[in-house]
Amino acid sequence: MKTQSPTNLNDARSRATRARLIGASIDSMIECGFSKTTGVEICRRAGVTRGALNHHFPVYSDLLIAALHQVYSTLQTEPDATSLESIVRSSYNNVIQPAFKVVIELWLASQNDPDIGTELASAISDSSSAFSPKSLRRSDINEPATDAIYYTLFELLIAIGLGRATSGGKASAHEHMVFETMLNLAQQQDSRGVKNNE
Amino acid sequence: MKTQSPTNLNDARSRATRARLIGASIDSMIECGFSKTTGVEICRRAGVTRGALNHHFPVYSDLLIAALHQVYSTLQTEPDATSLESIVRSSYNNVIQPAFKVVIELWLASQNDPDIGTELASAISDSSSAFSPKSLRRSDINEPATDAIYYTLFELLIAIGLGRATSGGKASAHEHMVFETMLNLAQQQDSRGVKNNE
DNA sequence: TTGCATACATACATGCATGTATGTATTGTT
DNA sequence: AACAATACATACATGCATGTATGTATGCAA
Repeated sequence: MKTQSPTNLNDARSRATRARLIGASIDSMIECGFSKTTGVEICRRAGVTRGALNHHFPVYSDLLIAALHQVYSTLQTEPDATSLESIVRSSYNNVIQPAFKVVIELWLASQNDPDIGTELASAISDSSSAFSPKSLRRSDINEPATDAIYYTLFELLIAIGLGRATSGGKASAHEHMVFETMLNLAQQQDSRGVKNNE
Repeated sequence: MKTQSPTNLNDARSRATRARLIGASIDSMIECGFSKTTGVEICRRAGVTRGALNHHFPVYSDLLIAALHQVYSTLQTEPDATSLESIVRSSYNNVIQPAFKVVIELWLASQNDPDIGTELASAISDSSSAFSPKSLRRSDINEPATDAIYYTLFELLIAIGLGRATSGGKASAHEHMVFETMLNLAQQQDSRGVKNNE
C-alpha cells in the first residue's frame, strides 16, 4: 500500500536529501552562477552521489525549478505594506539578499538559452509575480502620470541588486546614497498620494 | 627579414581574420552569453577552424580581451558633453546597445569565476573607465550633496541596460517613462548647477 | 628557384558533465 | 521471516570543449 505512517523514516530521509540538494543548488547558483551550477557540483556540496540526485530529480530542471521556487518564496515583498516608502524598504531588503543574484542569473540564462526559458517557465512566472512593479503600486493610487515614479524605483531596486550580485554581495560605496534618493522619491509620492486622496 | 612592404598580403589577411574572430566573439557573447561563447562557436561564426583561432590567439583569453576592448571602445560616453542631461542622453544611447550586454555578462562572469577576473583584468579596468559614475560628473560641480543624483542616474542607466539585455535588446514597456524621469532629474540638477555657478 | 616563415586545417588525446543502467543496503509490508 | 519498494552508490557510454601536435598551402625574401 502507499499509505504509510506519517513518521515514515524513508519519507523523512527523502525530504532531508531533497532539501540538501535544493539548498546546494541555491548556494551553487549564488557562488558559481547559473552555467557553472552542474549536477556534479550540486552533489559535491550536498554530500551525495549523482545517483541520489537522479533518484529524487530524474528531470534535472525540476531540481532547478524547486530551487528557484524556494528562492522566490524568500524574496516576497511584504504584502501588507501601506506606504510606498515601506514597500521600497521591504523590496530593498529583498534585492540585497545574495539569493537575488539567482534571479538575475536566471534572467540572463533564459535569454542566452531559450530552452532554459521554456524548461523553467513556471519558475520565471513566479519571479515576475514577486518582483513585478505591480507589487510596488499601491492599489489606491493608479494615475498614469505617476507610473514613472514606480517604474523608476523598480529599476533602481534591480540595479542595486545587480550591484550586489557583481560585488560579492557587498554594498557599493554609493549604494546608500541611491537608497536615500529612492526613499525621498517614495516619500514625495506618498505625500502627493495623501493629498490626492483628501 | 621582418621588414616587409606595408601592403603585405599576409598582414592584411591576418588582420581580416583577427577582425572576424573578434567580431564573432562579440556576436556570440551578445547572443549566447559569456559561458556559452566557446572557441568552437566563435570559429563557426567566423568561418574558420580552431587552428586559425589558435594561431592568432594562442592564449584564448587574449581574444576575449581584444573583443572586450572593441566593445568598450564603441561604448564611450561623449567626452565633450556640457550638461548632465546631454551626458545622460549619450550614456543612454550606450546602454541600449546590444554590446552593453557583454559588459554585464563580464561583471557576472568575473564574479562567478575569479580566474576570469584576473585573466581579463585589463578589459575590466577599461570598463570601469568607460562606465564609471565619474564620467557622469561634471568637472565644474563636485558637491558631495549632489552626488546622490549622479549615482542614481548611473544606477538607472545600468538597470536600463540590464533590462535590454534580458529582453532581447528591445525596450520594455516602461523604459521611456524611466528615461523621462532621468532627464527631469538631470535638468533639475543642471539648473541648480547654473544657479550655484552664478 | 630555392628556402623559410606565415596562416591556416586536420587529427588525436584529455577532461568534464550528462544520461543511463545496474548493483546494493535499508526500510516497509504481509 | 519473506518479499518488495525505496534510496541510494557505482559503473559505463556519450557528447562537447579544450590543448596540442602535425600536415599543408601560400606568401616572401634571397
